[in-house]
Amino acid sequence: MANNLGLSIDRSSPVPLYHQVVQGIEAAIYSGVLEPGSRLDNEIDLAAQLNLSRPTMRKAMDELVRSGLLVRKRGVGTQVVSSQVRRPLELSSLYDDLTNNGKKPTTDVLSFAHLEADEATLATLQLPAGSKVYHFTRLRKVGGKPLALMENWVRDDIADMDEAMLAAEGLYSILRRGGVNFRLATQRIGAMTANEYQASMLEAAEGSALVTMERTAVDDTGRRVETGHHVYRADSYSFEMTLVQR
Amino acid sequence: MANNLGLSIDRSSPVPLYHQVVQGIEAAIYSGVLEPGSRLDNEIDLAAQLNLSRPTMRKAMDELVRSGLLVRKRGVGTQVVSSQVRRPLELSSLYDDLTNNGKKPTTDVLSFAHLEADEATLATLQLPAGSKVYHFTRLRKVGGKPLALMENWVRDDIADMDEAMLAAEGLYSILRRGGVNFRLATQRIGAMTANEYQASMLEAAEGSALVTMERTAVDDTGRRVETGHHVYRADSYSFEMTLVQR
DNA sequence: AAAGTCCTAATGTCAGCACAAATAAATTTC
DNA sequence: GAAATTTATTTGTGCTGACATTAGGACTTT
Repeated sequence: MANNLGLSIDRSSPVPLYHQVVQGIEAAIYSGVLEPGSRLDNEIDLAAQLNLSRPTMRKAMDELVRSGLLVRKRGVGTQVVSSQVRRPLELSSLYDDLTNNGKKPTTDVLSFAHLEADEATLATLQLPAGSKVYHFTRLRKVGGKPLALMENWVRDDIADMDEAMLAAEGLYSILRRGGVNFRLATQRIGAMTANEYQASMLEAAEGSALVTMERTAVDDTGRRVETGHHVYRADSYSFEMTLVQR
Repeated sequence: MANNLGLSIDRSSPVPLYHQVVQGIEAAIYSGVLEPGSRLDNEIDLAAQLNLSRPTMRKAMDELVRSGLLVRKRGVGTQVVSSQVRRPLELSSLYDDLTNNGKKPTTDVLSFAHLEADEATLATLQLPAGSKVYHFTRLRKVGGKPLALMENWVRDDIADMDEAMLAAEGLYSILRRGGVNFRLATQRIGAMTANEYQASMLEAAEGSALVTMERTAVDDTGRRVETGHHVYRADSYSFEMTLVQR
């Protein structure tokens, strides 16, 4: 059972010990050192092997269980979960997702305005009457092929932005650079058929299937930063996610 | 700052102390006792007020932060997050979702068979060649109106099932009664347009928009229990979820 | 008055200990 | 030989204690 998963801990590193363990075990799983279904040593032994306390070890394993990589059973032990488990849906933008997968997305900014928010937007972003917001629509392409038509409203007291910035990078990286730390987002995914405008922009047939997403993102101070309404070509995009039972 | 959130701890209860705190604070938030944006007392005081240790209090708050109800800031304090935050997408069945919302769903079992799995199903459920599975299609209605058309494959070594059971209750409650503890599921949500068969079953127009979902569920022993392919009327159903940044 | 420095309060991390509860295997008993 | 009981193992829960890190306000100095 000498489950030597070749990971070492750097106590002088600024990254917390439990997080080093999380990363180490994650790497061991993804690299195949830890095979799906294999049992880990018990918490106490593992902690001793790494010269850590049991609570620290446990905190690391807690995170791995939460993210669905490990499964614990009292009185039995801890196992690596089956396999092929995709990473859960992250709080990131489409642009990030695509670049992370090695794609080269491009963005056409179809419209851009800095104006007073309408009532619905004020309510959604919880802004006082008379507030101004950025409003813009973008068309995202991958390999020259249209993928998504996106309409967004962003509060204007966080980061300055203009058409050129939106054409060059993703909305979320602009906001992050402006100091926004995203905490959570609520989103709704549904479907619709393409109307004439959507069809022409996405170079799809009128009446073809589209995936719709509405999202509102909240930062770590509780501010509602951004809301958007996106549609994707159903033949090119779908949302994949992992749900973990708690 | 006497933040008396009228919650009491029952040390003789079998439910863990930290979980009692989670439930108590959740209730305080949902009932409005804790208003969005309000600051909580610091961890140490809160722990003292409830006669708990700080780690126990912290574990409770950890969960609330993870689920997006609270926001912590080092050196500052802990706040109730803005508001109106929906609960995250749970690992549950459509049937559960509907009944929890006070609806009265009915199920028509369109086909039911206990047969040898085809190759794709064997691979998806990671079963040895020659294994048998249950295969069935169901039509779910709410208030007499068709909502979803569902096709599922279930391994047969867990629970016995027949048409009558499927007509009377949800798949997940049958499986849970059979001793399955679900741990995680991977699912993919997309869109398509209704073909002739789907349109007639769902009483929708041919070519109307449908939300599609494919899901595979894994239990706590790592077994792949169930896989399904569902379509929903887009005008009646969409997936709402909360993403939490980690 | 503006800038920089110090201090305080709060969360973040980590250690060590103790006992409870569930599971599975080994043992005993009938 | 089979069933019931005990025992060992492993995770689950909870406590005490300590120090680090960060944010923000108060204070001092220029």
